[in-house]
Amino acid sequence: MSIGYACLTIGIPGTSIRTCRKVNATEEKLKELILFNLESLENIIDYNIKNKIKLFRISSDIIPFGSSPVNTLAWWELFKPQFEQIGQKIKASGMRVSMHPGQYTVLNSPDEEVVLRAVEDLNYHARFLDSLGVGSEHKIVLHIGGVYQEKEIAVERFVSSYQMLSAAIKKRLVIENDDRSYTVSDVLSVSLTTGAPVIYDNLHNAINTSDVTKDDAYWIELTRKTWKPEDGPQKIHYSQQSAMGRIGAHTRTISLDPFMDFYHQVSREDLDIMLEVKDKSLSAIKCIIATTPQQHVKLLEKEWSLYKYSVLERSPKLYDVIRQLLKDKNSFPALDFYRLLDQALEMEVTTGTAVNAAAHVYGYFKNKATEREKIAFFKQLDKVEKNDGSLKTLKKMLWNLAVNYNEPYLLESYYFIL
DNA sequence: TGACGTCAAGATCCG
DNA sequence: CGGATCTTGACGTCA
Repeated sequence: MSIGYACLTIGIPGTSIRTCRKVNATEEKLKELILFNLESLENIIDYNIKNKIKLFRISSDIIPFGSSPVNTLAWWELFKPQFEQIGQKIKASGMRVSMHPGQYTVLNSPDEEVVLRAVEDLNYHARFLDSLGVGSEHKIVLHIGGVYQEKEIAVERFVSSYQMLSAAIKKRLVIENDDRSYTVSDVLSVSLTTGAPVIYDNLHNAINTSDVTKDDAYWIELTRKTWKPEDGPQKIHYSQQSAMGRIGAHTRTISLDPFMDFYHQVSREDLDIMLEVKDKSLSAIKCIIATTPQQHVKLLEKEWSLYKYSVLERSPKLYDVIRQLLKDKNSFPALDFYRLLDQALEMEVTTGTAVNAAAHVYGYFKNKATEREKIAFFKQLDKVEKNDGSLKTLKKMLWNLAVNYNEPYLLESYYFIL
């Protein structure tokens, strides 16, 4: 059982993915961006290994205009050493990666041009994974596409397009239920004719329901049969509905109580769970810690070290409650810890609490900062207190101090990103 | 024709 | 000039 996240690694320097506009996409620019992005990918893989994250979706933007005529580079040859090195790390660590072309890659469009571009896009994704040298259990996830008033005909078009795909794509392609057109039953029937395994998405199923009498465990059991040994363990997508957002909008973070309910219903060794959530890697780490058999309080202490100033900035009260909670070194109160943490993070940063936290963080530098730095900091602190200066500027000053005086504890802190 | 979703690029504004 | 904030792009479908 692996739990993973999609595309972005939150709060970790050197992991960003860059792109450019079509008009600016010169060969030079593209080469520069691809090299940059592959370095980021390697940093992400390193980070995942360090944090025991064994499931990860690689952003489709990793090669800018990867399937567009705008990009004529033979990137898979130009950056062969990089691909090999990254691929080695993925394989050696037993990590499973995937890619997921977005809603604009439509294999069943009545428009031939659209289908052609979709095939090109799938070629790009397959080529990327092939270049890493990873096996067929590293998947490309695709939705069925549009309906165009007649679902049956649209499905037939999907199937016939599917059959034209290269073996390199077919061995990786898996199909997912979506939140408006194709229910999990629809996708299962497409799987029956194509042989493509089915990714079950719980939130999409909740919105675009196939059968209200059936629960997640039922569909996971059913879709499991579409996964063959060469496909690797069955993979599903898990997300939660944002309370304030539109229907289908993902939550800021994964709420552990419902996740654990879900987990206990469906958990098994040969099931991988891809989380779809705004805070990405942060939720992956949360869910991995909450479900690990190696229950050591050290894991929570490490988490606390990263989050503590973000909590202090919102609620000194909860800050103390969590500190007390972690005092017992023989316990492993993961659920209580994250419940309190998430409760705090939902709270507003007020002037008073922000000033308090900033002053607290400044404590790291009170014996190091120059007179000039000290004066500048307290001047800005005073401004923030009087609602006359921005908190961002104040935190930027603290960040610069952390960099200049090399305080790793602060440099890792989510205080500067949450 | 705009909304949808997503992110960073690019543009513009501000001090 | 640097930093903060707003707008655009890239994609296809559907109302």
